[in-house]
Amino acid sequence: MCKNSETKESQTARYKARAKIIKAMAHPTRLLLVDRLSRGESCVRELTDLVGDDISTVSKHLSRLKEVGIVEDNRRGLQVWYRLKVPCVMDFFGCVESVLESNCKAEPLQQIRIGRDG
Amino acid sequence: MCKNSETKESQTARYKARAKIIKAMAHPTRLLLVDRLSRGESCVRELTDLVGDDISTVSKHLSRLKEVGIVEDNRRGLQVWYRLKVPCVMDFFGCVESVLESNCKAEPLQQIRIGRDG
DNA sequence: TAACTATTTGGCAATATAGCCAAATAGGGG
DNA sequence: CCCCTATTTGGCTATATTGCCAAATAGTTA
Repeated sequence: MCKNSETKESQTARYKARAKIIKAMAHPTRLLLVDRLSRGESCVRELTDLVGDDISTVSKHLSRLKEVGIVEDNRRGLQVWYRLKVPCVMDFFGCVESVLESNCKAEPLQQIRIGRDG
Repeated sequence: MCKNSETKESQTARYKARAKIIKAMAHPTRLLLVDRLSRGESCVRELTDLVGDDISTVSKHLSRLKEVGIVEDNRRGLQVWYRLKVPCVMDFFGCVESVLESNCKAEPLQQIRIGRDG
């Protein structure tokens, strides 16, 4: 009703803030991490084994997810445990799958066209 | 039940494909475009006016959204009309808002801590 | 076909991201 | 305190993304 009091700048800032959160999800490794954490807490060593990258790389991915508020951490002794703070990010998966499905229906035709032209 | 027949490679490929779609959403301008298109078809000129960037920039954002199957285009005369192909991407907004809300509750305390330490 | 409008593409410089290694930090136990 | 394990941070290079301008393409109309 009265949301039009928004300036151009605040609109830009709002879309930037939103994009930052989505950007944090926009990486295969971070998606895998979020997927794993949706099934319960895990520590960095365990997540590193799952991902297969260097532990420093995994740690940086986790801190990026933490920075935007998707996960939170909690040190217990030597280990740092991560957990999903905002589980609704899992909803992304459902929609992403339906985009992929919708693409599967369409792409075979494109494949043929590309094949003939190239 | 029998989804464990997935290899490491196919798992990686699957997360990459998912990340590519999310990545297409992970930009303030593209979020704005998707938001606008969720309210109905629009042409490049109109979207360019909305965004305020160069038309070539907007066109590239649109083609990236199209490439991953989020929007589709349709030329009618001189103009190309874009529309949202998979409306469920709008669900991203709801979750993103709840991440932002959850951050608003937590960050004031962090601000104080940072203020004292720095 | 030439002129015109709408959009896309190529090319480029600036900036951001990824992932590794090495070094630093955090906590536990002799 | 020193040593050990777990994690984070700094620094680096390679790669990707962004957004502008200029040029190319698509379609309309005279």
